[in-house]
Amino acid sequence: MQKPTEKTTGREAEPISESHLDDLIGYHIRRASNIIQADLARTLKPFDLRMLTLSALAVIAGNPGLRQSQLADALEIERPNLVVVVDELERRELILRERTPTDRRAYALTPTLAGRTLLNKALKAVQDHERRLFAGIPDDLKTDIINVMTKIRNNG
Amino acid sequence: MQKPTEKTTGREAEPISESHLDDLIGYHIRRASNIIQADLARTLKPFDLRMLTLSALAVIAGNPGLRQSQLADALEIERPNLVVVVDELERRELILRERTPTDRRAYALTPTLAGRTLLNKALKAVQDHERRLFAGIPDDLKTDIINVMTKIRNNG
DNA sequence: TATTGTTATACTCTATAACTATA
DNA sequence: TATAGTTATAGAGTATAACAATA
Repeated sequence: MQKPTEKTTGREAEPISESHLDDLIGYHIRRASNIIQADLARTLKPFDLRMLTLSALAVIAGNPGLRQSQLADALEIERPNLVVVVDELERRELILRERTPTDRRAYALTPTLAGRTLLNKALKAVQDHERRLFAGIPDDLKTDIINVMTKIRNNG
Repeated sequence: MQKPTEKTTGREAEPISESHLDDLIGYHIRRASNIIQADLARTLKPFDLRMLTLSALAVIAGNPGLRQSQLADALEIERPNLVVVVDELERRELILRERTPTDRRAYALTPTLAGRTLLNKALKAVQDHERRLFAGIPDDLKTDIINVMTKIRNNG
């Protein structure tokens, strides 16, 4: 697949140029993000988790009792998209979803023991996935990148 | 919406913690990528382009005569997903799609004048979008980030 | 009136299997 | 047989409008 011998295709046998795109930093970020997403999906498959279910579970575990709207804000997703995620976590008994006494419109979300256990196992796998994917990148550059990504979110 | 006055919700009025997630660099990249994608979609809307149609058009313009399979490789997408993109570009007369004489299975893709013109206008808007989104980030850090993103693609 | 959560719906990007026509 | 392009289909993430229950 990586042999450079181009069969004649009616076109010059040069490498494909992406000159219009390859100084667009957003383009590079998006393509790397796709790779990360695909690798993360493979990583989470044994736990039957997706990125959204994992990150929802993680935020619930870090903030037991929070409401769905707070969770949606934290994950930066729209409330309707959270509903099915929370449905699934509840159905699998990874979280509890209880009406709050002070506001009977809202639900308080808390992780179950099974939820915490699964989360911890999955997070270990995710950390391995990150070590593999970001191997060879100095820690201070990683920190810079996290800061830049945060700044982008604020600029957007 | 950004007032920090938390109405009592049956839950302590602390900021939401993402402690399980916020040292995951991939998570930050993915969230920034979502912001970029949303902003780019807004940027391209006046041109009736999406990211995929723009990047396909850009690669075709930079490599006139290339085949669809080469384009799919360059964009790192699967061939089936490219078909509708090329269909649309052809229907809008932004590209030509001609059988190659040497291999009658393949198509040679070339931009039309209209395609080049639209591309140039859209790229200007995209560059503005990038300047806005990545404002305040030093150029050498941008270069580092592009290199890291490329490395991630190779690690994945 | 405004907010919480819900339903319905749609769009974009991505992925795989199976097909056709050429090679 | 292998490759180029296609069709069909599915999954995942994201977005908006409209609704019921509650505040």
